[in-house]
Amino acid sequence: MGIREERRARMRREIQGATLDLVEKQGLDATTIGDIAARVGISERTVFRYYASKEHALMPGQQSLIDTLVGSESAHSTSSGILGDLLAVCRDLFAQEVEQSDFRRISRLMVQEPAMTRVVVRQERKLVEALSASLVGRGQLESIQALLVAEVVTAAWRVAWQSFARNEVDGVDSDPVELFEKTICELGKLFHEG
Amino acid sequence: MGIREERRARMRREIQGATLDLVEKQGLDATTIGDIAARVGISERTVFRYYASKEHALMPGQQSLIDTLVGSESAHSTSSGILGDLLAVCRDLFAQEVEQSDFRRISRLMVQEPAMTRVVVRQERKLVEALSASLVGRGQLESIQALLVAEVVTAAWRVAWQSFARNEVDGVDSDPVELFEKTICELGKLFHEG
DNA sequence: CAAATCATGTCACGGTGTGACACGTTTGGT
DNA sequence: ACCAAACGTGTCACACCGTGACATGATTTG
Repeated sequence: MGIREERRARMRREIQGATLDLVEKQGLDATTIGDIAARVGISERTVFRYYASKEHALMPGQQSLIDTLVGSESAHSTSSGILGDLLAVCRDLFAQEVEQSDFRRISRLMVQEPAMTRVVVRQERKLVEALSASLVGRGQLESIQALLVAEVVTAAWRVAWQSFARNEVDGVDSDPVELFEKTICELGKLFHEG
Repeated sequence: MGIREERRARMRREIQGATLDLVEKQGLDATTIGDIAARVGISERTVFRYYASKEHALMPGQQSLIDTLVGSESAHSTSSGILGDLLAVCRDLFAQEVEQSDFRRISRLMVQEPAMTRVVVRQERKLVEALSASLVGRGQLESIQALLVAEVVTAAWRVAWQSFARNEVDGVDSDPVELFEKTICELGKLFHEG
């Protein structure tokens, strides 16, 4: 097996690239499936065979994030609790994601295009679900606790990302690790000062 | 002005009721605009004149929640910090919402129909945006802090609601205030124990 | 080389959401 | 009471979304 899978992978990349280009230029809602298909040179039907919607085509790689985060529970340092561990993993993951070229492009879109939120939110819901289920499955936390941990971790991720994106649009070059740690720090202060 | 506004209000209620009935019976995705229009006895076009989508028709009353929460910042007790204040307001609001008949119906839908999440999430995004903007506007918090507060408050609301909804489906009759306070308590433990 | 599998295009279809226009009703001023 | 403006509704038309079914040609497998 070679030609088919290679072609398929190339096509996925091509569709994703075309979608990102077009959305940056025209906006999310103004970009139709027809536009994407025309740019790649395929039929609309085929676009749907690769991605369930333009939103999916825009953010194909977030599953790895979920997997890494869910899988990270095994390596618990037990020094700062489950929440602290997960946030630390998030911080590193965040720094890693920033290096990926599409991350910055999508970040800018996130701020400038309100319609983008629905794309991001769907991924985050999946993360919360997977993470909380995993936490419950390990038997260390009960339902409410697991949900809270997953929600707070996701909230931190989102806040850091949004702050990063805002800086990006403003032309400020921020250090992702620093930014994420500031987020964690402020999060802690919320509970220890109040 | 009387007849028109009354008719309009009645129509809104009618559409909302029909939507809720149908979604409970058939599920969200299986319920079309045509179904709703037929049940109310109006054209599809008119349904869209009252609600932008069936999702909107399903949850029309959440704006008041946002208003109350955003407006509550003025009455700050300063004993437990902004976050504590907001969570307390949420607790009372939650108990109040539960008494509304639609709240329980929607809660059950939320657990049984995964497609419902997108309805809820949109409202929550609006809440986060309004709340964080308001917090920043008051000048007490900077951007990241305000975002975090809004996200955490929303996360607590969602966790409490989801727990309540699960109990509801399981036939467990839970006290909303108690449940929300357990959520707040566990939230605090996450940071003071870890 | 032949059969099975796969990717793609084409066509058709139901559903969503919006704009434009016509017609009847309500409203407010005279 | 009458009339014009504003409003609500239905109808029609349209673009877009997403899916199922089928035909066709390329790839893989034996």
